Amino acid sequence: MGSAVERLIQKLRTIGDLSQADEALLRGMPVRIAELRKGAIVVADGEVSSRSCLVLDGFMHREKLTPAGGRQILSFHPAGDIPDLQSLHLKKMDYNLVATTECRVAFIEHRDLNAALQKSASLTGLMWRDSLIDAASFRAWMLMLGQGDADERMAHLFCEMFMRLRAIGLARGTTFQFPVTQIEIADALGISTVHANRTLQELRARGLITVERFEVTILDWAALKELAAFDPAYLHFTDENAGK
Amino acid sequence: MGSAVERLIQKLRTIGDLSQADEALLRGMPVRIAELRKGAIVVADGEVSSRSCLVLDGFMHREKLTPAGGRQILSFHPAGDIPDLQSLHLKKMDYNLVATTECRVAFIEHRDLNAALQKSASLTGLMWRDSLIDAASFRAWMLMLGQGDADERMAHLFCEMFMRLRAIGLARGTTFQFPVTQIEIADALGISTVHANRTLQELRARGLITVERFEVTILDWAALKELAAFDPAYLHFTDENAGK
DNA sequence: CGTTGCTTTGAACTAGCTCAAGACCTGTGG
DNA sequence: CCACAGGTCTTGAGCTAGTTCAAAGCAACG
Repeated sequence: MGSAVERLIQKLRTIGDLSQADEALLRGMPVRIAELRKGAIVVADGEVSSRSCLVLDGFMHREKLTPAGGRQILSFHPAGDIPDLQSLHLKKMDYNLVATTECRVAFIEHRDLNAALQKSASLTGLMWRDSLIDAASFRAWMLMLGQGDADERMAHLFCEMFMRLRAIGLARGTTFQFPVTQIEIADALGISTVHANRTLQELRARGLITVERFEVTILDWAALKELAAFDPAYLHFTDENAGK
Repeated sequence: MGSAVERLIQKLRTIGDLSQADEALLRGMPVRIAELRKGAIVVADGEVSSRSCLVLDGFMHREKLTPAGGRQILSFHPAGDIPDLQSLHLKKMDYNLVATTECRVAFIEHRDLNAALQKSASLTGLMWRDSLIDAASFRAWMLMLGQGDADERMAHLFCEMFMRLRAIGLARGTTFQFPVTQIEIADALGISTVHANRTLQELRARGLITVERFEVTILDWAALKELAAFDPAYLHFTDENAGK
């Protein structure tokens, strides 16, 4: 029941089938719960890691820094995600994993995760699939970073976050919590904070979204999707979660 | 020996250990060889695929198109790569897989690949690792697309291609074939062709590289790396291939 | 009720874009 | 062997989306 991995199970169900046996394997994994302060770097670029981090509450993000002081945010992660799952096979980190807000997380030792995967090819397949969807998401962002204007990029970010949060039950209707500053949005979209601010205002003025106190409401989903040229296919949800 | 999968075996050796047994499994897989004309789309965005494509000769690339007519090239793939390996677990494509040049490829049915992976957890781990390195590469490009200037992005592209080609034995010293037009380079870097041309001239003028007839020579590796802020760690080569 | 961090605004500046045209190369058919 | 066609590369010039710098307003927290 209240086990920490319930969030993981719920998340995995949004992207594929999970057998009773595989659920049991996940529930059997030992985890260590931890509270993270806002801004805490859980694993740093270049570090070697022997465990992965499951988000239980709050938001995390991945980021890479340039020598010149630039920061690119690569992805945002709500509850249910294991952002550094890849460290299972790539011990050395190539980005910082950071707590965007205060977070509750569960650490899973690679030893224990491997033991569970060893016992089930289907569970291995599902976790692999999860990491492939992650990669598909990077591809979608690359398209935006390379080809989209600021307003298209921002619309795309809101579309993706909405779909992912809704799938794990973190949206009420078309409203969701997105506790991320404009500075972070700017660094995710590869634009300046000043421009992020003006672009956000533009989306509001066009009646596409409202934002207040980190709560986003999509006012015109069709128009937002259209602007972002958003096609949720790349998120590879199971049919039940593909909706809208 | 001359089996088509030798190139795959060689590539996998650059990123991890491959046991005799796993090699034998790979050699035992049935493949269908095909010749591709330049520009041929092997699998198109949105299509459902039941096989993957191993590059034997020539170059392939992944691309995504925008409704507005833009194109983002996501990655280039020399011999040994299986660009659409992810279709093993994500049946529906989220990009076009295209022959950049004339190519020789080997198609591997997912059925046969799964059968081999079923028999070996270590081979599964290695293939998974390969797809994770692919994702790490996307992250490196995202950093460039979001934070780098045109010259930094271009330097980074040449650094990455050099390292990858050298690892699979496709570089003589610091020279390698890169049969890709400036139009394609521009679409990979998210800049206009005009600007790609000028940026390339700038790299030449600075004495970093020369290019003639699709043959690239790196003249000043240290300076090129410096400009790109290139750290090959994300490619996760085994120690023997990590050199330089 | 002051400090700290976030958001908003104005205004000058610039990297890269678009449009347009000419040069160059390479393969093809006569 | 030449001429032409189609793609690629190169150059010039005006334009714009987004940047940088700087300062002011605002909200939350101790």
